[in-house]
Amino acid sequence: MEEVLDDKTDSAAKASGFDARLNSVEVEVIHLFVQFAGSLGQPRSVAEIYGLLFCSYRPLAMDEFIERLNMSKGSTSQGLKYLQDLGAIRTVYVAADRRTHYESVTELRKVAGRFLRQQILAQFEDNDSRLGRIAGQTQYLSEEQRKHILERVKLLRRWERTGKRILPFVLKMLGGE
Amino acid sequence: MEEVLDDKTDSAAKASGFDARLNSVEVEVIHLFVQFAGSLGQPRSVAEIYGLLFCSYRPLAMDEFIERLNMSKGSTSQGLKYLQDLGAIRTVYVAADRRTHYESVTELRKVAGRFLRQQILAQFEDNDSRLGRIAGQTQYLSEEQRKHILERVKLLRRWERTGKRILPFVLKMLGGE
DNA sequence: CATTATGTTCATCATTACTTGAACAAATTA
DNA sequence: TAATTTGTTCAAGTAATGATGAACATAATG
Repeated sequence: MEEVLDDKTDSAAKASGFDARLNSVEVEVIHLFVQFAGSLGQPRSVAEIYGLLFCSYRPLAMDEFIERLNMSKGSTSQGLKYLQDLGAIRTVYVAADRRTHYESVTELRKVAGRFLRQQILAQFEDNDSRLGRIAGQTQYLSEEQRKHILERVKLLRRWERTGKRILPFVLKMLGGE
Repeated sequence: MEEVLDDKTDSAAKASGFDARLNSVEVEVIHLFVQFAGSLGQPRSVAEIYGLLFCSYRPLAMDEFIERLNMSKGSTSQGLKYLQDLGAIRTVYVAADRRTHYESVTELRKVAGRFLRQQILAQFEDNDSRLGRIAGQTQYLSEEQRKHILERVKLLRRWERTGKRILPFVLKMLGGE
């Protein structure tokens, strides 16, 4: 259960947002995930958790995230749950330790695929009913507006269909990983 | 330059977030865009602007967004700029009116394509240099960690390559619109 | 040139979203 | 059963982000 000691000293730690419980490589990798997550609108803490786990050569338990990322219990618990629901991490059994241990899921298809489905496809579902409702309300519009809006609704439906057609292709291309 | 009067009364307006300068169809469509934008981490005001323009059967000038969306001059100006940079709206000439008029770009490929490039590809560029740096720093790690991290770096590179390979496919499938 | 119309910038404010930590629950150990 | 370990939940605080509007710039008009 002993950990190889990281090389860096404690100094200049907080300055960079992490303390020295992370070595410089981990800091870099985590930063990479944090940045990427940001561009997808995902919270920093979640990216930090995934990043650290991604670097780790062995499964980690909640305490370790709390300590090494200097993160609250609450955020850590929620972040782990979120990532597990997303399918980006999974639990593993570790003998003689009753804490739940996690490892990162590294099959791109699993992670990215689920993410796409959740983010994009979920929207489409919602749109369907909404578009029906919209088309139904055009009766109150001037003829000019009405024709235009019905065109637009058709267009949105077309976009949606295109999106749905693309998704399986993307999944297949993510697949061989 | 006269506008067909919208049907709804002024009441119960602010409650729904918009006032009655928008008819119920516009409200629905805008809401659809706002929601979708949200899931992509784009600001509400930008989605409102695009949504309104998407509904409009004629080009709109900045004043009209300000009035009808009840939005500040600043947000409107910035939102229009943002959307134009993204390629989601374009300016059009309107005779005898020196205000800049906008119309929405509705070719899915143009809008989604640029967005993907900006959001995703931009990240990849950044990662390249970062991954090089990371690999260089593994010398300070234990052998065990080092081997693992180098594996991970390889994996990230593979993900990146996969992403880059997928993008043109997606663009092509968005294309026929 | 003064005035008006159009549009941009940016410091400040407001809102949203994230994070925290205390309280709680459940399971385990002594 | 009491004490400890492990983990969750959620109200409240904080930080990040978005929105505002006044001041400014630029160009057109009379």
